[in-house]
Amino acid sequence: MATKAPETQAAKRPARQPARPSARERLLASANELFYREGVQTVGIDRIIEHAGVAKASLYNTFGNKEGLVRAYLAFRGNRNRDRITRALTRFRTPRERLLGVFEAQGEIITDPDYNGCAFVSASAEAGADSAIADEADEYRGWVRALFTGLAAEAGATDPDLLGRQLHLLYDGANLSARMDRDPTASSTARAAAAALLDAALPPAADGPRHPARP
Amino acid sequence: MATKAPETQAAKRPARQPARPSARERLLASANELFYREGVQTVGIDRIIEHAGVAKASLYNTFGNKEGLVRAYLAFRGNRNRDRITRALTRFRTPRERLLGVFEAQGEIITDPDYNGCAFVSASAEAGADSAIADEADEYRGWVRALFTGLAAEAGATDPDLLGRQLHLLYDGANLSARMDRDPTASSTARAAAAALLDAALPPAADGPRHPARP
DNA sequence: GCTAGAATAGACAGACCTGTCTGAAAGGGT
DNA sequence: ACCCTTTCAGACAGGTCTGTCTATTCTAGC
Repeated sequence: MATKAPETQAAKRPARQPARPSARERLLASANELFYREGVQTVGIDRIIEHAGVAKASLYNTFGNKEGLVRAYLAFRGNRNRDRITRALTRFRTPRERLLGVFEAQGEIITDPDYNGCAFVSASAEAGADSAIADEADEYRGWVRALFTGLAAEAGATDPDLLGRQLHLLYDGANLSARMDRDPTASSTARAAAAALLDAALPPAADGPRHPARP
Repeated sequence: MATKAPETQAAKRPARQPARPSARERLLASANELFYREGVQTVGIDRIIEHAGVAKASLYNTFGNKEGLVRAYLAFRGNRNRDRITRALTRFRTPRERLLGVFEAQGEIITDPDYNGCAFVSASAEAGADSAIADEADEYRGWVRALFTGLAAEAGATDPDLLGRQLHLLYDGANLSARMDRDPTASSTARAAAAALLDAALPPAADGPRHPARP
């Protein structure tokens, strides 16, 4: 994962003068841009190294082969998404708000002008049964699933695992619709559905109906 | 689209002796098998014609180029899915049953041992911004959307368009989860969520709660 | 029986891709 | 000042892909 280099030059160049990023960083940035926009299968090594301004040997020394670069690219994107969602959720207080807040974080992601669908779904579709890619996807999807299940439990769902799975379906569907239908409002649709599902999944509170804000 | 040949040999061979299918049919069958299992980008022309037992020139005479074959493959799959869903829905009577029946039809599709995700999603991810593929996908997705919206209206939803979009999210999400998570129960999860969304989308029926069978 | 249109097998061109290798330049640490 | 690791530039091999083309064989209708 983390290479050892950056500290040395970061110590030498505290913050002054951009200090050209390492070959690894430039490769990852290029991979993130080109692989995501055009697909991991379509984009060849030559275009990556040309865009990164890096020699081919550096790529193979750093990542071993193309699959290694694809894997690093997916890991990078997964971490980035996790950070974006986690950070967005700090804005919300109640479990219910936090649960629905995932879809607002998603809204911020899919309205990005160069959003192009879930990188894991695309890479998995392109690479077929490549196990390395499937592993990365499984890990990321496991995190999303656990996030939803945990939030469902905190929000008081009677069956947090079921609600978590349902919310995950909405989340995936919204990502997919944003790309396939070019519909950046998909996350709003999903959020509304999530709210209805959550209400339906709460234990029947005596006679006070759904939830206080909704008489 | 439709070639002119098949009638002549179908007239000559009424029903007796299998009468080897035309080159077009064999190509389409091979494309459907190989493209779907391994991806439209991964599978080359040579493997298609070898598997179909057809000469390369026949392929190019019939479909023009590879994109034409991919397009025909997607149209074939779209029609097949439409038929499967439409036929499955004839089993149900009430609008509510028919609406939820879509997810049962989906259950039959995704539990097929060689189910490998939605062909349109995979092809779109592989081919990038290929407009021909996007057109086929748009047409199919429009049909699914209209199906859900119509069923939502028949079932009495206050906002059929919103409910239709929500159901489509669940449907897409279940297809995706079936492939990415190798979870054939995804359609059941989606069905349960759809039932809850439908209940929540019905007009508040005086005081009679959820759905007493729709009076 | 004959002929015209289809289908077949396969070579071929031109392009692209991954991964390896050589050989030189650069730049910080001691 | 020296060294040593990293990086650069690019040629190269071996393979695969699409699409074209030639030349032969099959088949159906007159």
